[in-house]
Amino acid sequence: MEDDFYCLHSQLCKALANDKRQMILAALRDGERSVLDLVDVTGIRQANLSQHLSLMRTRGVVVARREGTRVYYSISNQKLIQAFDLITEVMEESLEGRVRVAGSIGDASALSQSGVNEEASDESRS
Amino acid sequence: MEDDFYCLHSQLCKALANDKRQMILAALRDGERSVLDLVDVTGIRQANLSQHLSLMRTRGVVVARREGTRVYYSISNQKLIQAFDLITEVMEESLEGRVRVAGSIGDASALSQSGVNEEASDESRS
DNA sequence: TCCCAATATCAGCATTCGTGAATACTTGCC
DNA sequence: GGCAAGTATTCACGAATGCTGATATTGGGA
Repeated sequence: MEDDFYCLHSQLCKALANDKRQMILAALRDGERSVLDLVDVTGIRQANLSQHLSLMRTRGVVVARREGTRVYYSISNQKLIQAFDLITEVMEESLEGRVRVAGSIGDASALSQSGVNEEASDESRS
Repeated sequence: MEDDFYCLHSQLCKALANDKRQMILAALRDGERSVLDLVDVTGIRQANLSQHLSLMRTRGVVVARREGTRVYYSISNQKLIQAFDLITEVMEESLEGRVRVAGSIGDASALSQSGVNEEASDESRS
């Protein structure tokens, strides 16, 4: 299908694919916050925070509203929070699954010697 | 909150944050496919495809099943498809929004000269 | 055993990303 | 205007990522 679609789609995903930006989004989850707030909550330095916010702003993930000398940021679309939560669920289920697999190896034998399913033990967070 | 959480979360997001991987996931949407299939459908070279699949495998995004000389890949968790679709919706709504904003500028004046809301016209796909 | 098809991995290179430091803008106030 | 607080931008550089070509591994026949 169209090539631009996947590019735009991944651009949006990239805007979420960073631990600090995840922290920021989590901090914005319950409503808007000023940059100063975010510095406090996340512990990220102002300049760096501003860079991440700028990135997410140009990607349409967050929106900004100025009030006096402060700028308040908020998440642009609640569906992003739904997506965030879905990813969280996948993550948790995936972790459970790996523990289970590591405990009872048996029917994975068809793949176990083929280099196809070696990630269960040591690569789980690399 | 916990720091590892956001790291893991972003790891999973990173596994989705790439246009070729998005193509691959879209191709796997309706069921499993062999690597050869995927080469045909996506046009990605075999070596590169294999690397992307390997990455997604170690991140728990896809699972592999060997049958003879072929390996069939499939998406590990249907929630990833839901997340994919949510992102798509956000993307589309965001694009609509920008077109609208670009058409009728007026109440954005509070931010327009502050460098806070400059992305509407030319950065929409950078 | 030798060969072939299918998949995986490696080495090297180019590009992108993340960060801190320094600096520039904006706004409100004196 | 000058100043201070709050926020944004630029630069430089190390680290991570993506791609290609070459090579290795695996499984199934002849």
